[in-house]
Amino acid sequence: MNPAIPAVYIVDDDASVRRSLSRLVRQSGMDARAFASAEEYLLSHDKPVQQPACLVVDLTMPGLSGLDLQTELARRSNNRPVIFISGNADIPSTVRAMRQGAVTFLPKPFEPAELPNAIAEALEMCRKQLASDVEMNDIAVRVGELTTREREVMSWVITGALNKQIAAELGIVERTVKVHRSRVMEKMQVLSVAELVRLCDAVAFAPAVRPQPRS
Amino acid sequence: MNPAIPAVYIVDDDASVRRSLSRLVRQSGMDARAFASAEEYLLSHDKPVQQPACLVVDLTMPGLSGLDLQTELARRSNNRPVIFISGNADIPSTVRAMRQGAVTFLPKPFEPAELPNAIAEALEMCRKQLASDVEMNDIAVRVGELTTREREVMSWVITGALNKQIAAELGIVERTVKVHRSRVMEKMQVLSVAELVRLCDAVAFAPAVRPQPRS
DNA sequence: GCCGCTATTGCCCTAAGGTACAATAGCAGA
DNA sequence: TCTGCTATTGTACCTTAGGGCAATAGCGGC
Repeated sequence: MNPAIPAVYIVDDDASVRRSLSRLVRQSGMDARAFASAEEYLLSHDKPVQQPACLVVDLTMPGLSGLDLQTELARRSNNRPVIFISGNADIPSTVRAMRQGAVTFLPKPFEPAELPNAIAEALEMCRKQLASDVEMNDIAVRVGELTTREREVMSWVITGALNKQIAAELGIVERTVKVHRSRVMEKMQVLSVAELVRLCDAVAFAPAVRPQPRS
Repeated sequence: MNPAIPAVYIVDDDASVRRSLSRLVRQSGMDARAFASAEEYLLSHDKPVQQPACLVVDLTMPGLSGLDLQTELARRSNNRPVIFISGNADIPSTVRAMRQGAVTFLPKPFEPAELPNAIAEALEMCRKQLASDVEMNDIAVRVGELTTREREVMSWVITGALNKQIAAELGIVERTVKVHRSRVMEKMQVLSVAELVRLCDAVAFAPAVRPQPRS
């Protein structure tokens, strides 16, 4: 599987639908992989992959429904964009799917161009998400390299606290704060507090012991 | 109109629906205001109000439809949460409404509790949005008080640039940068670069002349 | 022409950030 | 017990940030 080529996962209990959708997808130059049930898909995609991909899922299937699949994916933080298709959908199902983040919901039969359009949009979303995930992960790794004390100091630094204040908070001397602070900047690979603030905010860095505002 | 009491704007061309929904809303202790058409609503609500509120809109109406109203509200940045109701909705309309940010879409007839639940959710969203808006506006006002030069300096400061570097970029002396910088901190009402970065990021502050990264 | 706002700069001093070199100490694992 | 990691502190020195005081200069409006 070429990671540069996007993949479209088709989940539908109807074999003829799987065949026709697969064909349609492949004609657009993308990887198509079909699954006969939500369970089948979940089994073969337990962990997130680093490839732009999306799902085209039938709403009504024996066993886990399309909505169940979507819920399960969200629970696993395995958030790929989902496109729903269905021949007998109702409004509540559509609402639930969309509220849970579905890209769109295509009632069958749909216009021939609609699915490719939806897929293109979904893949674009996925690409952005992947890029963002990589970045977040990168930052999280750096945070993981910090010692407890360093994380503690960092949490104060990003509030704009002075070394003197941090020292008082932690009950240590200013010199020691400087050492930790220096290591933080080094490990986080930033040259300024401004960059550090952005990295921490991006990953919603929250210290185990949150700094208390002065009373 | 007590600004502490949330308002629910009902837009429906059917007078009996307006009456019954208004009654339902008032029973929950909220302000209800009914409009017979999207146009009527738009005329009386040209500008955003500082009161938690949401709309309950019929999808199909003569003149502007519910979707048109939603689009128009978005265009005017008058984003109140919208709840759609409809007796004859189709999937595409539902999808479009949800994609445009509708809270939910209730097909008629719906369970008696569904609308109040949806309204409660919408109002909660609106409250958060209002709080956020106030904050954003507050920051924007402060940015508006800055002179052109000060904004320019600020845009460099939040990248973590040193005064020396900023001076070189602007072709002025470091002492002058310090003066501008000091005014920026004062006018933006912050005590540290960390806070400044957060404020600027919150309002997506982008300078007219964006600082170019060193080549 | 005077006034107010903005931008600019110089000199001087204090405080804060950051680094180099050096040293002590607890703690867990080889 | 020795080793490596983490945390801690001290001394000295250099760089930055920031403020006080003073002055020059352009520009638009009264």
